[in-house]
Amino acid sequence: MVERTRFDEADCPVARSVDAVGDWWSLLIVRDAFDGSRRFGEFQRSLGVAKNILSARLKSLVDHGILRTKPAGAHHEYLLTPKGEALFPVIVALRQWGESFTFTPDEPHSQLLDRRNHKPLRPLKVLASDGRPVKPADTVVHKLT
Amino acid sequence: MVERTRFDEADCPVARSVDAVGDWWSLLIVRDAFDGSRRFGEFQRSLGVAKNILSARLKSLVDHGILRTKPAGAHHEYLLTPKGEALFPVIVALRQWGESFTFTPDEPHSQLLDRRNHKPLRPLKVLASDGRPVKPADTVVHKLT
DNA sequence: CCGTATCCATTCCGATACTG
DNA sequence: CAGTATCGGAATGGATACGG
Repeated sequence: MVERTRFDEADCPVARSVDAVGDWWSLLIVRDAFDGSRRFGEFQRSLGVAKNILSARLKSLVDHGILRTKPAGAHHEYLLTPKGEALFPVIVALRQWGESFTFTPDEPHSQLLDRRNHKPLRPLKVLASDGRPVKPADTVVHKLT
Repeated sequence: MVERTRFDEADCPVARSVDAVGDWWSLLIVRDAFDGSRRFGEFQRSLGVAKNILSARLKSLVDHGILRTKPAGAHHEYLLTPKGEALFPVIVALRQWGESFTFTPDEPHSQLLDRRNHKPLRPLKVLASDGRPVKPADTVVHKLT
């Protein structure tokens, strides 16, 4: 039998993250959750995804502890857990990269703004422990034996 | 005919990013590229991916302008473009999230270290334009009409 | 060593119909 | 409104064989 490669036991954290949220819809669902979506129908209308797919993805995100369900009226809501909230830098990083490299200068796009002053956020910076900016070449991966 | 949903024309930068790198292998290939992989075989051994899949993914990343090929000896190397290098915060964000939430405390994982002092990097922080830390609830998405 | 081509199984996804 | 059930087409992914 042919088994699809899984990364939920990889020793690389990037691989495990990809295993949890590295598919087409999961990250967009999480984005919508940050954006305020809570109900099944909200996600569905916002994403235009088939209901069976949405159902499966929500279940997977709940299984991974990224979303949780909370009873609310007749049905329930899907809320971000702390683990899900912690994906905020990932979403912001993807957003800023997309803004910079997947739009032509004149092409408009939605924006994530500071609620207080309605200004855009600072570009994410990777910093060393001493606070200095770090480029990819300044780093080294320490693999385990 | 049934067409798979594409996000390459979405007005949300997150969606476009997902369209470019939001599949299983692409992000891991980019991670390996940051980690120094250049040749086809290096990626292949590191990822354990089938060669036809790797071939297709590399082509896609080249098409998206994230990798470029450079002649080298008999064949060529795959190098990150500036657009690809700019994915660094995305990879770091995924790595830090994975470290925090997908490993048990006693479970070891590979680490990304500062080359100079061999210390881990700072956790990524989302900052407002004035430099203050920003939580998801402090933001608002400004959609276009 | 670097890929491409082929074959096949599995998974993903979209559309729709249906139930509570 | 919130899902579940089912179907079919498409894409993904793994193994392997083959050519440069």
